[in-house]
Order: sequence, then C-alpha cells, then structure tokens
Amino acid sequence: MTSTEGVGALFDRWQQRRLEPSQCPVRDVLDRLGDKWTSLIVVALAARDHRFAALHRAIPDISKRMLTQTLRDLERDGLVSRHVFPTTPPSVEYRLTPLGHSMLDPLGALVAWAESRHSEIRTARAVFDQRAA
Amino acid sequence: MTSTEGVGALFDRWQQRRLEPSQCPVRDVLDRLGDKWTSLIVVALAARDHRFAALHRAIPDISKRMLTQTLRDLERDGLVSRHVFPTTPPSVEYRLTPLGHSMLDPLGALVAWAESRHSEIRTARAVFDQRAA
DNA sequence: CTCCATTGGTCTCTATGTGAGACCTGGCCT
DNA sequence: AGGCCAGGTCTCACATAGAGACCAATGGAG
Repeated sequence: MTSTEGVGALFDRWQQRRLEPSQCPVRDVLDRLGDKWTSLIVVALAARDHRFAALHRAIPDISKRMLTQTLRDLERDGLVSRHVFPTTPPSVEYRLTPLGHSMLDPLGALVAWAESRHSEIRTARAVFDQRAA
Repeated sequence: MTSTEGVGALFDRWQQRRLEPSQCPVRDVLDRLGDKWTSLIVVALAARDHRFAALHRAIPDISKRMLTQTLRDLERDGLVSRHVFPTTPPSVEYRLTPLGHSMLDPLGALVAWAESRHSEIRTARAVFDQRAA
C-alpha cells in the first residue's frame, strides 16, 4: 500500500473514532509538531547536542520563554533529554533521545519534500497574490 | 546518506544563511504545517474531495473562521484547489492539487511514525508528569 | 406572495498564546 | 564589594484563535 492510500485509510479510521484528540495518535503528535518551534529545535538537535544558549543562538527569533517551554514539552514527550552539569554557573545540555532520533527519518522526508517543492510553492503564491490584486 | 545526516547537514546550511525565513524552504514550509489545522485538512482531503461543510463536519473542533483561513492559505500555496458550482445556494468543493498530493508520501511517513511511537510518547508523558508531581 | 431553509462564508467579541525584555540565583574572579 | 556568567522565570503588551451571531441569493412550502 502506498502512503497516499495509507493516509486516506487513516482518515477514515479517525472518523470512526470521531477524532477524539486524546485517542488519535496523529492529532496528539501533529499538534506538537504543529507549533512554530518544535521541528526547528528537533532539527537543530539532530545536527548536534546544544546547550540552552547555543540553541537560542541557533534559532535567533525564538524567545527564551518559548524555547524553555518547547524544550520542556519535548522532554515530556521523551524526544529530548536534559543533562545538567555542575559547573558554575551550571550548564545544561539538550540531546535527542533515541525516540527523538527515530523521528528524523520521517521528518527528513518532509524536509526533502519542502526543499524540492519550495520554488513551486513560491510561484503558486505569487500567482495567487497577483490574481487577488 | 541517511535522512538523519541529511537533516543535520541541512541545519548547517540554515546556519550559513542565518535562517532568514523567506530564504529558508523549511521554515517557509514547516511554518505552514506548523499551524494546528493544515495537516489535518490535507489528510482529510487526501481521503476524498470535500465541500466546505463536509470538511467542517470531518474536523468538528475547527472554527469556520480558521477553516476558511487555512483553506485560503493552502490554496495560495497551490496545495489545494477550490471549485465553485453554480447550484443554489452555490456549493464549493476543495481538492488536493497534484502538488498537494505530492506531499502525502512524506506526510504519510510522519503519520506512520506518529502511530508507531504513540504509546511510547504517552508513556514518557506519564513518567514525566509523575516525576513532576 | 411571503416565509423559511440552505451554503459558504464574514464580523465581532472574548480568551488564549506569544514575544520582549527585566529580573533572579549563586558561585567565582578581580 | 562589585560584576559576571548560564539558565532560566516573571510581567506586560500585543497578536492570534475560538464562539457564535449574522448575511446574501435563491428555491420551495404554504
């Protein structure tokens, strides 16, 4: 079965379960990727482990508040682990867990899609905006 | 090269380009998937074409406001097409474009990952919440 | 001829989420 | 004693999202 058929079939199963978010793995998981920063942080941590400040430098337009919050959520979901070192001042390193690493293949597929289709999307936007004006 | 290395390498390229969102395909595209409803709508339309009200029934907890807005964004990006039929009252059908269909394979990979890892994530959450309390 | 229901939205108001940036902690160096 | 560092938390202001009333055009019921 292709992924396409798979997604359609999955949708029908959702319908049967009436899309209760707590029952639906996809809602549960895509809602997390469905925030502005999660995937960006995962990709940054895929490249290498990062300390808090380094992560903030890597993704300059996230606020400390959201960085903390997103990291906590990722930690809670078991995708990221947090390691405190007793230096002074204490330093904290964030790493992908094996579970986090297991997400990189599918996420990579999406990223590859994004790269290959980007120009097509930008063209579509330009056409749409042209037509609107 | 594995997707993992691919994602890491991509990250380094982002760093070089300083992550300017308009220059970065991944920001550009993941920001769109990074809203609460886009992927859900794409998956619904993957199963079959939908009219506005049917889509609203399929995803009951989206507001009309956000449904309209998300559909417009998807249309603008060329992932979804809008077809108006001159019935009375006029009916509108939404369909995935070929570009939209091309996203289903990578999206399906992510969905499959979500399904297979869901119980692991739920366990991790329970452990984290336990520890916090 | 009037009244109502229908579809695909838009509008307004409120609630929630996000960002900016000040502040905190506490040990070390000068 | 004063200032610095990392890794946060806190508060306030603003942007975004949700709920639900409202709308326009038409066809059918009475």
